[in-house]
Amino acid sequence: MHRHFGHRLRILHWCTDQAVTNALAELELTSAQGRILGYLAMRKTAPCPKDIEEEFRLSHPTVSGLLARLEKKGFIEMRSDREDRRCKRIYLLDKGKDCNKSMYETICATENRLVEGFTEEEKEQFFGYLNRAIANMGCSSCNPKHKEETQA
Amino acid sequence: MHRHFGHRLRILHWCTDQAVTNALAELELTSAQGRILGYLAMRKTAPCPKDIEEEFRLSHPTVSGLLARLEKKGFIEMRSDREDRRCKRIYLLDKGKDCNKSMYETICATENRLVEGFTEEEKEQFFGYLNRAIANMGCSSCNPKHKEETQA
DNA sequence: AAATAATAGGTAGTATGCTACAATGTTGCG
DNA sequence: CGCAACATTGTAGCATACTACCTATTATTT
Repeated sequence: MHRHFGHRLRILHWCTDQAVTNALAELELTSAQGRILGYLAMRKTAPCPKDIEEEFRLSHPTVSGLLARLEKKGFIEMRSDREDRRCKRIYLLDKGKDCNKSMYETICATENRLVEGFTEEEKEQFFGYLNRAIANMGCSSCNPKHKEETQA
Repeated sequence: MHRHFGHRLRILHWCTDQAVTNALAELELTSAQGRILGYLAMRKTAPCPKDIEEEFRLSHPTVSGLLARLEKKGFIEMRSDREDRRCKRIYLLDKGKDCNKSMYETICATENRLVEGFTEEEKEQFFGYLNRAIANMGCSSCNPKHKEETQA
């Protein structure tokens, strides 16, 4: 029997993304930009675009564009690494740091809303099903390859 | 505790979309175009772009673009309605009809792969969780407003 | 040391999504 | 009838995603 998991997934993904988009609008950030900023705040050392590509499984032109827009708006700054001039280091500026607290709250609020009314056991199951489905899709590039060094 | 449902959702959505995209590549169709074509095949009468907007919860410029590309590639044809010249009727051409059987199989195969190894009960639960989460996000525009007339 | 591989980014072009505004056709009301 | 409101579609401009191809730098191999 047909249950249209794909369709429901597309809808749910869209809903959660919209919720974050709306919540971050006042910070002049999109959801994708917010995720990057959150990652930068976690890092102990300034990452390069390549790290972001791997963390979020995005192509490098996509990351380029996101970083360019973040830099233009003054959230970050990019400078070439002196040791390896192929790499650009990404530095979070004060404006970017300031966003993180309210962003973090926004993300948590959205996560909580998503599974509102779920018991702990149901949350566990739901998360497990999502991971099993991801594994089923056998999309190697979707599974984290390595844990990055992070703060806290 | 943090379980990053949003992140897992984004990944799973991306994986399933990629699977469909890859499978439809040989038909010269993208996943979004394939969904439109599938919908057209279901319809008894030729719909207008507005119907597609509502079915897939897409903005009208997005639908415009999709239809323009489908028409350019000869899958569909659009003609103004004589009764109401604001509306354009969308007609599935032979090239479009031919795609539907293999497309349908592709979609089914992807759906089955997603929940491979799930028992019937687990599938039921997973689907239920997805729907509860969608309802939680309270995104009215995400919930179908009406059932369209369809064939079969 | 020089040629070759691999790695990191940049650029061009396309697809899919959005909002905002404009144009056009239909309907309904005074 | 004529004008205002509504409905449908078009256009412009943007963000995010991709692939494919190019450039620059580093690492490896001969």
